[in-house]
Amino acid sequence: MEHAVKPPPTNPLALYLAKLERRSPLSEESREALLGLPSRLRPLEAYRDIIREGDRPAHCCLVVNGLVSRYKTLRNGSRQILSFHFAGDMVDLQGALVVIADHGVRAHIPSEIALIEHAEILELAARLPEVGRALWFDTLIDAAVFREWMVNVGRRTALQRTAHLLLELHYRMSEIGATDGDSFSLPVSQADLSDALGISPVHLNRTLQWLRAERLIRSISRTVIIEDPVRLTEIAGFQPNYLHPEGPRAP
Amino acid sequence: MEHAVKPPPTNPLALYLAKLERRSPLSEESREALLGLPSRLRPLEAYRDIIREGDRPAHCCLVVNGLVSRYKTLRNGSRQILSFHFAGDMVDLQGALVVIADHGVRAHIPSEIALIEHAEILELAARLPEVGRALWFDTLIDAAVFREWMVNVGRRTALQRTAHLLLELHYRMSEIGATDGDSFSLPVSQADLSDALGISPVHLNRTLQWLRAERLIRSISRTVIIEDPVRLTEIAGFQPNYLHPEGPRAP
DNA sequence: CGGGTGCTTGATCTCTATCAACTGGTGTGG
DNA sequence: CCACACCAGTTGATAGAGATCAAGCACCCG
Repeated sequence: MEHAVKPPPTNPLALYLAKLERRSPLSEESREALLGLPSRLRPLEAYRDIIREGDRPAHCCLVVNGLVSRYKTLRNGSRQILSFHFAGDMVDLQGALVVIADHGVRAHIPSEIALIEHAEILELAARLPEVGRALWFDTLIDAAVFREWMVNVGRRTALQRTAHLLLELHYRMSEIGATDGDSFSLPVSQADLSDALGISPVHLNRTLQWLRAERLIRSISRTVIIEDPVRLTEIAGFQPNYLHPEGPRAP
Repeated sequence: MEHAVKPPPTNPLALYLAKLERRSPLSEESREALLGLPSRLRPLEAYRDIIREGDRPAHCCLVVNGLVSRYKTLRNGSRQILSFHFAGDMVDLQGALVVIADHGVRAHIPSEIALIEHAEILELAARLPEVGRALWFDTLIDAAVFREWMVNVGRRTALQRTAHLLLELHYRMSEIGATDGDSFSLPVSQADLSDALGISPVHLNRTLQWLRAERLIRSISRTVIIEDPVRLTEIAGFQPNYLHPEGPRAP
């Protein structure tokens, strides 16, 4: 018999603080200020937009659990997913300064996010330059990932980009301890994945089958297992330097 | 007979200040501090890298005149241009915090850039939160353009993306007064343009010819004239909202 | 004048999109 | 427990966009 164990009511901001401090340590004052940010927990059902293009959101959303993505839609209905975010990621931090959203944000599975008011974040960034730097750096890594994705869709074959995305997600998830060795959960439909890769769902399907046939990956339900990391990395040309694990410049 | 008129030796930082203030005004103190940043003018010959992937640059480069781009190269030699920059653009502002460059920077024509030390910029951002905000916002617009380019290469046809790029460049150049009505100078080879668009040079060539045949654009030497802005905009689905002309959130 | 560079054109081929049908799993309601 | 609907994934056939290869042309500059 199983007990319904509720997770301890930790401060969601602790997740984000941990992410920032994985890159570079913060002073006690900054730490406390970040943890003191008022936040409001909110459940988010799958495929329900939390932000739509054109909105003027008043909050940043910190992913507490689940899987969230940002995307743009064209008039003909086709969609490009711009990024994936999971626990500890601050989605739409840019909204603190950029008033009108130029893309949408939604979850792929039932998720939980913590809402933090832009004004609070801005005030904090202005008061504690150290925090301002950390947030700025966070958005710079965001941009670095965009650049790599641009190379992905612009210059890599379907096979290479699929392999590259899987490796990036595995790498980023391993940073937050969301992987189990070479396997990780990726609860995203092939249709959505193809929107992130800039290919058709059908072609992604064939590409995945090829990867499986070559014993480079396996997947049961929506768990991906990287069977041959070396060869997959070779195919993808994956180098995690763009994620800048070295952290920001020391003050 | 023509006089060789040398431009007055203005402070390069004034170019950047103007760009920032086009978005939102700064206090007198911030203005003076920005103009007081020590900078070193440097000529840059075409196709000579100012930053290469893996470098640890000590300076940001402010474009004074010319045309500069950022790019990534894959092992197979193919290249993706990530952005174009012209007078007043601060290239690699992100380098202030991101230590190791994850992409290269070079000029397409002989250009002039002003070098500003990262440390100086960081110190200023920490001392004057208003400046910190303005710089942060600048990098956020950078990221917004990356996202739009991702949509371009991921989800638009060769025709649409070519039209979109031309319209974006025209729009951005008009902001700095570098356009002459519907025409502007674009001293970029078709090979380089195709690297920005994620298509082959040959296919870009045909696409341009189609645009010319349909009387949507004209081009003499390396000046582009947008003949039919309305229809071109329609084809591209161009909406400049992602450039955020509305500026940052008011303090 | 020669040679480089960049643009243009044609032919061919390959990758990827599109369309359509079928399978298998899951959930729901009778 | 079955019938049904629904959705994600799979498969095949076909079309089209764009890549690649190769050659010719125009212009510039020393």
